[in-house]
Amino acid sequence: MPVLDYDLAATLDSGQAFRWRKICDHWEGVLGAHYIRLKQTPDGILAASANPVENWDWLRHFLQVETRLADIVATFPTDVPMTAAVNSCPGLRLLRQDPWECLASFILSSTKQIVQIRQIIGLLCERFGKAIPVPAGARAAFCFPSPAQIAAASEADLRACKMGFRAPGLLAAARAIDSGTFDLESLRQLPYAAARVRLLTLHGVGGKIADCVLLFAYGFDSAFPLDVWVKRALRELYFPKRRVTDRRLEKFSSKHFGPHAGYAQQYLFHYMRTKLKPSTKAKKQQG
DNA sequence: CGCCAGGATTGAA
DNA sequence: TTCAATCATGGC
Repeated sequence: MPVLDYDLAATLDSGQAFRWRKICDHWEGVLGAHYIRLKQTPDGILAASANPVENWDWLRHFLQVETRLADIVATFPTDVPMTAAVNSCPGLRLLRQDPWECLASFILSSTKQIVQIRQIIGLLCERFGKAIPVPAGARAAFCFPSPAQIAAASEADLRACKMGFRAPGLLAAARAIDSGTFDLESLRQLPYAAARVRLLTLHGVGGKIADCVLLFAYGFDSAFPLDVWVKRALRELYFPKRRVTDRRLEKFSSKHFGPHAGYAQQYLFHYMRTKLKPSTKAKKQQG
């Protein structure tokens, strides 16, 4: 896939998706029922699957290689923090994930750090997902379990994957989707606000998780997931030494960053986590 | 507003 | 070695 302005490593490791692993010079993961290897080359991204693939459109779609990144970045405000965030990682992109995998993953993400989210999802796939072919020498790989596969599990089986109090929420969502009570596909036709209202009816899905799913799976670029890192980034970069409520940050982010605010959020999130990691000393001073 | 829900990690004792 | 604080989101 020819593409120049694409930072594969940053994109796969930026907290949007949790099933990609770096192995030497490439990345391995599972997409649908395919074991996939991806490698960044000077002129694009090289992909290989463990089984024959005739048409790679689904991978292009997942990676969003055809998205015109420069056009999106051009809509961002040209203030100092935003410029610094973009310059710190110019090829960072948003993926376009499967809605069910994305929803389930972010239900499991609540109050968890990325390493732990990966661990929970790894156990979930291993225990409930279908095994798929892998190349010689690679570790076993599994599909992300379907709503039906999760719906058939007990809460105790799910808790055994170390997801704790998130188990009932995941189970209820899987059952609602499997039974047809909740239709993830129908959200595509809805405007952002209406789709968000639907997602918020699910147990364990609040505004932050709903926005992650709307942004990462449906491509609603106006969704702006406000997690602690982004809140911290906004407070430090845009409201230094001023006391600002969450409500105010919501208002600000929905107005300030333009039609692709969600994309801007991804840059700020990455910038905050990689370049502006607060030291333990700074944290103590805050308290 | 304030508490609670697991579990991995970090840092202190 | 143990132990406590930290992380971070939604429901009540």
